[in-house]
Amino acid sequence: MANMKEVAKYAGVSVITVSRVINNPEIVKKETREKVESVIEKLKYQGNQAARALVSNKTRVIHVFIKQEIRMVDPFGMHFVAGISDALSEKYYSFLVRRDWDFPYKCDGIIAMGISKDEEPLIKEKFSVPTVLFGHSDLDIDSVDVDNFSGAYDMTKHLIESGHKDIGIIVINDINRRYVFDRLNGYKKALTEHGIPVRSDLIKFGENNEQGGYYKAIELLGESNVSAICCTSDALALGAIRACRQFKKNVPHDVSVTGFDGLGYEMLTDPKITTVQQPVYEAGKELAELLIEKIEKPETPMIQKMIKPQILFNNSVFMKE
Amino acid sequence: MANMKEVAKYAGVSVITVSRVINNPEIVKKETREKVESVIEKLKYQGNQAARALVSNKTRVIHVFIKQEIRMVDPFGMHFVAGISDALSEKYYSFLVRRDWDFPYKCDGIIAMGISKDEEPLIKEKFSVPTVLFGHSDLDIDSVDVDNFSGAYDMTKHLIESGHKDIGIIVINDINRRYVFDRLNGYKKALTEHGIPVRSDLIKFGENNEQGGYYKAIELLGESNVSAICCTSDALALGAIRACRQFKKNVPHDVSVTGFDGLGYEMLTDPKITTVQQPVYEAGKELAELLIEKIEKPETPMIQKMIKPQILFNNSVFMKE
DNA sequence: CTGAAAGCGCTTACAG
DNA sequence: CTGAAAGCGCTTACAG
Repeated sequence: MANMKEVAKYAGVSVITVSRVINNPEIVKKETREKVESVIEKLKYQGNQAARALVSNKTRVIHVFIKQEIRMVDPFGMHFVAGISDALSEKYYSFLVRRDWDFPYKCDGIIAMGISKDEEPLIKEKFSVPTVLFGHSDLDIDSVDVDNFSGAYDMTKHLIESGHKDIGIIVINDINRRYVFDRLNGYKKALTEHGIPVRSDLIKFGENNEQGGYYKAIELLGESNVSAICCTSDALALGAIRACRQFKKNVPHDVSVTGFDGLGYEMLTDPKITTVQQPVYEAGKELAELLIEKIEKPETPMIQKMIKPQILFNNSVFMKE
Repeated sequence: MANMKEVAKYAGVSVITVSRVINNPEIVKKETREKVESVIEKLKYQGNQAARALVSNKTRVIHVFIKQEIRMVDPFGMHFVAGISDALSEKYYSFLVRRDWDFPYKCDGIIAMGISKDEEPLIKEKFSVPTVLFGHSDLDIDSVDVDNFSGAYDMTKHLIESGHKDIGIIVINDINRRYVFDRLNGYKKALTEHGIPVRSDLIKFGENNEQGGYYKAIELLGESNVSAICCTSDALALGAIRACRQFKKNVPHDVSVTGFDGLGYEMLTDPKITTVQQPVYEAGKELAELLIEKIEKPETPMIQKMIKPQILFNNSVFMKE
């Protein structure tokens, strides 16, 4: 594999000139430049990334920081990583996934996901390279998020427009996550906008799994006359549907159930769940692109972006009117 | 960020000794080693990978070569990458996905997937670093594969033991892929072993998608009296089920249909498809571990491993007896 | 517009 | 068991 020195010798110039032709071609005289370029072509010269990294203090490696709680093999994690991988590979950046705040290797930038509200300060403290966040925060940090508020708002509105008024909600029981309240607030706003009072007895907080959805739906069905249950995850919705079945309520005819995520669980039940589809792949991809931008042009102004999710229409919502 | 020189100064040794503590701790005197280790700890020294890469000609970057035909966002690609990511990240190797045979950056090793039979020679020709293959080949190259033969054999045997004798098969129409014939041969062996003649009129080759499964199932249902159709992918099985419906055949009561893959498509239909579940995540993970082994201990003998897939029992097979 | 020199932070023989 | 010296392949001021 030819190196810069050989190219220089062959072209009758110094290595510095070769370096310039590669990095700042415009400051090299045209003839010199063309001569060097033809030699690069001929010798199939490929820059040595390691040498470049050493001298320029760039590694071309990105760390993807994903909190332990998030399983890599779940659809959520996989879609996220797939989006990142596609964007980074395009630009020849490599990456690895780290699970701890401390890490023995350097990188050019970090993509962080699954950070809870109380951990946000750690980002500034622990990460000394450009960092972008999946989610949103009060920090002045670049981020891309799924617009959870608008997703829950749209879904609740869809229920209302389908003729439902008594709409319960099962909220994920993790008060340290912003998206939890974003979704709850979207629900509240849709109700309020349509003149439906927000009733605290229709708001239940449950563990984010099938069991949690089951228990909280049991409560809703036992204590109230809900005609629709808005679940803030598909896992919760699966449990809610089981609860309806136990109450001899047909889904969707007697009770409508909606989900949130749209990454596969919505298909596991009959009827399939009408849900809010999170664009996780897209979020990962945009985060990676944003990070590269920050690394290569540090003066880029801060960007905090929201991606609007779409409703995935299936068969768990009954149109009353 | 502290460098080796500072660590050396602080510990009262030379940089060489620090280097040894990191790379060959066993050849350094215990007290010296412990002293250096404590300084590394105290100064939060992180090795500079770029410098290491330059001098040792190691990049700590792996290229995952995935042929263009395979979409990264399909479950197959995502599970594969997830397995690789988990294994590599564990050892602090980063990776990127490449889609072309030519590539401008160096790496320590390559994980290749989706290589067709006629492209196998290109591996030796184009890849000059340790390479492991998802699949199997006639080359002396390390590989991990799903045991497609045994998967198809097990499934066919399951059909036979459920009382089926007239079993058709829809084979993926790509004669350049080894797994295609592995699956067909598994089917044949199961039949032969149970004294059932292999009938060429029950073997159809179709495009690997829903349409392909539909057309070929139409042929089977029209020309023969099959009571079971063994599809060599879940996409094919989806189409086969549609064909049965058109023929007013109930699945599974009139015709059993089986799939292959088990990565999500099997849930898209009612009844859900009994299928062979490919351990793609595991294959990716084992390949990455194998590759690291090859890189770090080049004298490791060649390994060509098969992972046995399991049948995912759903509701598309009828037990006749 | 071009080049000589220094240096990025490591590792690798080679001595001792 | 430890260290001095050379060098990996580049880029970055600094001269000219």
